[in-house]
Amino acid sequence: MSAKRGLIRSGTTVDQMVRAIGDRIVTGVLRPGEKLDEVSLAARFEVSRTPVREALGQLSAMGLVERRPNRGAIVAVVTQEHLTSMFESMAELEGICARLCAERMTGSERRALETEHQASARLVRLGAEEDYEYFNTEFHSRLYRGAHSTHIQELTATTRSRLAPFRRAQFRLAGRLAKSWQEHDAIVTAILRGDGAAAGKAARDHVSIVSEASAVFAVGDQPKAATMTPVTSG
Amino acid sequence: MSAKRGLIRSGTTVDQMVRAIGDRIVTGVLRPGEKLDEVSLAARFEVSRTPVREALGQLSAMGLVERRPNRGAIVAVVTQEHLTSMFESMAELEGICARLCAERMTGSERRALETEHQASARLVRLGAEEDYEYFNTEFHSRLYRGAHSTHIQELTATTRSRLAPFRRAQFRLAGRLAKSWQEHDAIVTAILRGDGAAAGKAARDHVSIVSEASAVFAVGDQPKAATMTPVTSG
DNA sequence: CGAGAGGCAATTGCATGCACTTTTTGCCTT
DNA sequence: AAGGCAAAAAGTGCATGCAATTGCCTCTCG
Repeated sequence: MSAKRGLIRSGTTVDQMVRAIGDRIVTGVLRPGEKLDEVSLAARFEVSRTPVREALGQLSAMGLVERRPNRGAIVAVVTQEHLTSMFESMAELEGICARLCAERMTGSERRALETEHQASARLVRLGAEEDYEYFNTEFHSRLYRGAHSTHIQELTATTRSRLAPFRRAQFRLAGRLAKSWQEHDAIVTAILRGDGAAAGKAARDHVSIVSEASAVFAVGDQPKAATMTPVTSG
Repeated sequence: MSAKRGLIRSGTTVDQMVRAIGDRIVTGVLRPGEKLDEVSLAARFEVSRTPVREALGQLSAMGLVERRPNRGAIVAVVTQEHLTSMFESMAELEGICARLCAERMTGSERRALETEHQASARLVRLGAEEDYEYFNTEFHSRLYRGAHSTHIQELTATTRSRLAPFRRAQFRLAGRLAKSWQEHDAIVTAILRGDGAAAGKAARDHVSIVSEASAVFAVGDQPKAATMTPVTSG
């Protein structure tokens, strides 16, 4: 019976469900406001309702889903105000990370940051949005790690994942790719010369601009869409 | 059956369990590293294991408990490094809140802040630690609310609750009461004159000092038993 | 024709039971 | 006597079943 869920990854069934459902929320497969029916989810993942319920509870604790007692769970729908607040927090958190990076990054971390950053310049010239998005994520992850503060890293990561559904298509905006790189450049430069204040400000500004870019896609009233793709996973 | 759990408050059983267990962790009744046996907890609260399990899952998602697959749950035990990181984050978060307060607090919020702050001065003169602790909590809550940013409020509140078990007895330290008030005073003054930078710095410093004061009680290796406590309280 | 009450279907909430994993204890071997 | 192995005991993980709440539909009365 251990072969049964070779489909999904390791860990307990509940963990798998948390990841599976959480991924689908973060990646936008499940959209804000969409109803999360326990029996459907259980059937879809071929488990009983119990682990599904536990997973929904944990996701609720993480803020990704909203649970109304006796009335089921839905993908968390954030108000425009809360969304703004999350971007604001993100800007502050990234600012802190950047400042701490400037103060604390080791030599090899600094070198790796600059190397990767310079490498990504090529993708901008090519207009390779998909690939740049990967580098972008990696760039920000480096910033979080470079702060050498596990808890700030946690806060930043969770906030970032909660924002993920709303920042998706940002690079499709005209010129956003090049602008993003320039903003990264300002952050890297400040970090490399150890200027914490400047790095912090550059990072805050960077997120603020992303925030504005994403505001275009801000929602609150997504179509309920019965899309609900077939899981696959693996 | 609704009378059955009149002991605890309303909401679903799971919610009650989350609050009940969470409270016991935050208030130090359950100590870091302590084993959380599902059947014992279920018996203790007169519910079945199911809601207990769900509650433990949610508390795990909140970071208050740690779950080892197939090996039970324990109250989250933080390393010295992580503890430092949390205090650091707390300092930064409070700094942000204070800065935003200076920029955004409404007139009535400012007045209320100052009034309450001045009122608490009396408690310092009396050396009323218990009562001052209440005002202290209220003071910080005002700072979080005054930032007018729901998400920063969330981050701050959860971080604060995770730190609670480690900051308990701070006011018992000689002179800490008066020092705390003076630090609050610096924050209030800066906020009232709208100096965001100064307010942020004052708040950061305040938490940093609390951090040092709490470091006395910091542990990473609590004995499993009920020894080791300057913490008393409860 | 509209509004309210009652009942029915659907869904959530919790308890119980069984399977599997880990840990402990006791016996056997060296 | 000490170490290791095995079997049992304890405890977690998940499935299933029943009770209770919600939402909807219908039927009735104004």
